[in-house]
Amino acid sequence: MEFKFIPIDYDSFDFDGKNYIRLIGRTEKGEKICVVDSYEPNFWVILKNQDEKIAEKIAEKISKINIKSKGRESKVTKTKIQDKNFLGKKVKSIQVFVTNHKDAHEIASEIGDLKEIEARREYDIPLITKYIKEKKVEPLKWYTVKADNLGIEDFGGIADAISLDKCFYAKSIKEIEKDEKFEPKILAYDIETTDIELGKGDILMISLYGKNMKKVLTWKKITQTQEYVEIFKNQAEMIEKFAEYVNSYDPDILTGYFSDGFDLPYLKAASEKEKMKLLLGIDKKGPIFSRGRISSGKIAGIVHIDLYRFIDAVFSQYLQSETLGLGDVAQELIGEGKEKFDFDKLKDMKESDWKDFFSYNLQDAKVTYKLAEKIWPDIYEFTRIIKEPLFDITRDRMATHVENYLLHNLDRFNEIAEKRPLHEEMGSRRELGSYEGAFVLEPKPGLYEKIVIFDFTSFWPSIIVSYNLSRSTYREKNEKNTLEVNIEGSNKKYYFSKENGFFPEMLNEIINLRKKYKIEYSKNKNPLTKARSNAYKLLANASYGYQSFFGARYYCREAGASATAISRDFIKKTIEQIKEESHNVIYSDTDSIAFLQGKKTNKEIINLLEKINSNLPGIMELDLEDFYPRGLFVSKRSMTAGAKKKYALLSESGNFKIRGFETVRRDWCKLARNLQNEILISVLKDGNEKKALKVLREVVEKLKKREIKKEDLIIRTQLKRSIKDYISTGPHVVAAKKMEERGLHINPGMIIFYFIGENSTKGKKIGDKVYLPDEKAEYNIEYYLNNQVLPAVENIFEVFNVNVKEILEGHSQKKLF
DNA sequence: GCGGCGCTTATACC
DNA sequence: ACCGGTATAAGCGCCGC
Repeated sequence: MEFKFIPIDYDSFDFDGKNYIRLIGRTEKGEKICVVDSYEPNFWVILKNQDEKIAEKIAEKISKINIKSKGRESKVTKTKIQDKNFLGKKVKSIQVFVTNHKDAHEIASEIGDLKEIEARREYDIPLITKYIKEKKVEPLKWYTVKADNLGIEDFGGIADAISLDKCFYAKSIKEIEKDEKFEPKILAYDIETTDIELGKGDILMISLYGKNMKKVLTWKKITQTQEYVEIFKNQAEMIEKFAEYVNSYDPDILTGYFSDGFDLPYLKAASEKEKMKLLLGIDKKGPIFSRGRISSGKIAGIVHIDLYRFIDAVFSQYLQSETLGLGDVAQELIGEGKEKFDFDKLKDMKESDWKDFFSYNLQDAKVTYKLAEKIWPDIYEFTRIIKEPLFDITRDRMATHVENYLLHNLDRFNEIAEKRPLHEEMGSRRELGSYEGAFVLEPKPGLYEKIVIFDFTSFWPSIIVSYNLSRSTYREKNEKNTLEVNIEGSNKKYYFSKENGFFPEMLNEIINLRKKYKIEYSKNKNPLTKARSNAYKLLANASYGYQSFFGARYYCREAGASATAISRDFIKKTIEQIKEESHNVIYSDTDSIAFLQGKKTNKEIINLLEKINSNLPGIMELDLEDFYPRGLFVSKRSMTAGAKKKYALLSESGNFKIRGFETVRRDWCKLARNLQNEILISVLKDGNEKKALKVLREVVEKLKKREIKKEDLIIRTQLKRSIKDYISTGPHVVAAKKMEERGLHINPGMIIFYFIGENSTKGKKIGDKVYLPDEKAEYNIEYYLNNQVLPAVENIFEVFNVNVKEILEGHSQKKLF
């Protein structure tokens, strides 16, 4: 039988001690099917020298290995001597095939550290990754599959154990040249409970949202309610029906928001409490939770996606939202938020309150669904580019994405994969501490006119590519054909081979693909072309950090330290070149330089740019970021030195670019943020402080008359750890403690809301004046004036030689008397 | 009791 | 613990006087 097939989900099973891969996906007709594929697990033994005879001898020895473990007999099935590359060297290697991947590590250990052996590798790559890497059956790509039907007894009855109508055993799987698109069937869900703590309370309702699916399931007996509400006898029946609805809807993706951490484990815990089985998935076995820092809930045949995980790990870089909660993120991406519901009502619910609650619950599932649709192009592109299963793509962090991209592209370089560092190795890498990073030029405070900003395109990736910086090109000492990188001021020197390494080469490809797809996007603007271009951009940007990350297979601290040393050299030299053209360079941070245009024309500026570019090596490239008619730089608090990473610019198109100021910091109250924003805009527009000063005066007056809304005085600070772990009890920790005393559930990551009120009895600590938003207390005028409003605007006015404190005191004293 | 200062903590920039 | 370093700044908490 032959059909078109797109793999969506991957898992594996053993039969007769051997590994098989189970692919779940759709046919061109839209049927969800299962395809079982064989795989020959293997790993590599890398030899110290090229002698074929020795290789044969070792291979012979290895092929006799036979071990028994966990009731399984595992042996070497065959060996293959091959010429491969490993970390920049040509090596004679033996590919060792074994019966079961799970025993690869043990067999590798059994081979041991023979004197002829350099290294043993790839036994630590997960089975599914190895399978995709070697058989090239990649997720979300269309294939022509030739296969036999699986009978109910084949492979110990795996076809029988799942609810899919069609199961096959693959004879061949061939990629289809013309890749057709794929639109997944998505179902979103959300639950509401009586208690936030896992399993402590009951699930009151479950909402489901998808195409032709709009339901709220509950067991609350409400006489008259919305048509989408279905009422069940009890919690158990509600949960049972939920699983039934999900299974029969047959989605490719079941998605929730923070559902790995809440909805799915809660459903499982509630089922256990009800002594029932949660029959989710094609095997009706319910979710399986992986161990790890954050556990992930996997459902057979349905890809469970916690959108929060993907947004947190990958997508948040595009977002402006102050929190990554569903409300903020949905508002930003789809222009629709959560409904309001007062959870205090839960103690005493009227019928109409229940109706509101149902509606709230459904809305959450609805925005989750819309969010999933919105982000799908990015998930899809990431999956196809990185080539890992959808389930993992939506949970892995950037370092893992970079690493998986490398792993899946190594074959093109005939390269054997490096091993993953062990726990101790990671520990010693971390002990090395940090190395010197980028250069930041201190600005002179002032209001400047006609500013030009140049910046290097893809600075870190282009340095790594241009100088061939990587683990496999790193050399201990100065050999011939090596590049020497001096770490200035430390008399350290690092050496890198000039012969192209696979890492820089792959990175170069990524940069070129990014360029290509950026152009394609500009020609054909749609979410998919945009997502593709963005995915390559993110990959390129994360690759510098990857090499310095202690958990990386291709960790190379020397490459990281060299990249930053080269970056400092570049930016300083470029600053000098710009100065030579008699420009006043006012600021620089890492890869960008701001300078005054002076009397030069735009054309002359472009000429300067071209001149600098003509001398840049490799793929290094300086770009014109923009022209800015005005820009403001301020001093550090209570110091004359200029503040780095803090400035406000007015672009020619009339947009304001504000960086680092309290305006953009979420841990300042809105009063201070909005006022500062207004003052910055006013100063940049007018070129003087006159109007801004008036604005300040008005706000101060209002503040003193207690006319400011409490909402504008609320301070939001994230709780980064659990309360007991704090050495220093800051205001937000005091607020968190107060919340805990009220019986609220506090967990790390939460944003704590509080304000500072009057309190004459206690000490002078700010923490003694902390109140929760709903507490009745007068706001502390002195605090908001001296610790919020004035600090936010002082150094802006200082640029104009205006001391706001003196002015305001004079002003208020007149009023007082 | 008070000022100084180092440390802890959160957040931003690139 | 799940990409890096550079930087600002508030507020606590300890020390010495």
